[in-house]
Amino acid sequence: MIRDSRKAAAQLLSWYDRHRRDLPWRAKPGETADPYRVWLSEIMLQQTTVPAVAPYFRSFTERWPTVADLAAAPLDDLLVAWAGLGYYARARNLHKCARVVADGHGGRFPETEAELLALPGVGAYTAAAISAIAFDRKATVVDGNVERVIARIFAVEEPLPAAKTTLRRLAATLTPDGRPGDYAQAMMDLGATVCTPRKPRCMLCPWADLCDARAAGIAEELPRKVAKAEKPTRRGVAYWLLNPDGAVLLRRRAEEGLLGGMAEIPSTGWGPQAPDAAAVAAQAPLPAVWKRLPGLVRHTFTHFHLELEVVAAVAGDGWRQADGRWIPIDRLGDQALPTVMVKVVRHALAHA
DNA sequence: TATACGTGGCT
DNA sequence: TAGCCAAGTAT
Repeated sequence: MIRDSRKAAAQLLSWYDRHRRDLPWRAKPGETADPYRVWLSEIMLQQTTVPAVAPYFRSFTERWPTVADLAAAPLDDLLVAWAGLGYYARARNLHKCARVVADGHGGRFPETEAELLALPGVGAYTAAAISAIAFDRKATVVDGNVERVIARIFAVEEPLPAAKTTLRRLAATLTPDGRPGDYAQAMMDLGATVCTPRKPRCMLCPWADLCDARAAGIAEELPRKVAKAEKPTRRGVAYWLLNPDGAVLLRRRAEEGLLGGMAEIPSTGWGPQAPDAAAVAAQAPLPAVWKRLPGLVRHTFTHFHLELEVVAAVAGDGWRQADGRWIPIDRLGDQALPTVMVKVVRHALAHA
């Protein structure tokens, strides 16, 4: 039970001062935060773990040290650099947002949540995080970590996502006036390192004494969540096509939707049933003698499983007619290939 | 409110 | 192994 929210915030900040983590995007004590780096890291960290983000953050900031540099870059350069990190709409919105900030805000990020919220790719969480961390303005930052911490200390039994409104309201009651940036990061660090989804380290928690869920012995059960729908399986056939020079045919996916704007090995549509021989011939990028490679490429997206067969062929005289770009095999690493397509390439190289 | 949108690590 | 989960946003 929280009897004194100011005391609770002070306890958390004290814990943070003693356990502050050194992360690539985090200003050291006494340093001034760089809004560009805060923004970039927050976009990358959306639904993505710290270890996955770290190398991407380093390469982006080395190559594009300012938001103006990022705004001046071609979108395709960002997509290549983002390849493998996932949720590619983030990269497209990153580029849009950089241009809005560079062209519409004189190269400076706005400081208020309302203005930040208007930027592409910036939602409620990210707007609050940037305002608090980059500008030290009071804001209630609510991400998955904060939802979990709040659900536990107040023993909120209502399942997510319905509980979101309640959790946000409760979180706001604890937000202190002082040190907004440190407090926001402290809440998230507490969730990431102590108040973890499984096996929470309550013995190390600065809020153990006031945690209702711990008192009730249900900390690990919270927050409750409604069961997720089962993932369907979709199936298709990918075409590994070489030209007489040994280059591979790649295509650019549609700008919107799944893997929007990214490169791909051409394939049939992905449906519940694997396409039959007639469909494989009909959807092929060129008429050719297609040889089925052994095995399957399996990949799981957020909302479905994918199973791809791979067929291979060498294009004949009409190879220039194919829709797409011919890429030498040793240049595939420079393309904006999402992980599922990297798997297809590896599979083809291993079996063709 | 519900759904689309990636990936890799952990259990 | 199969499922869960991570600093969410857009529609």
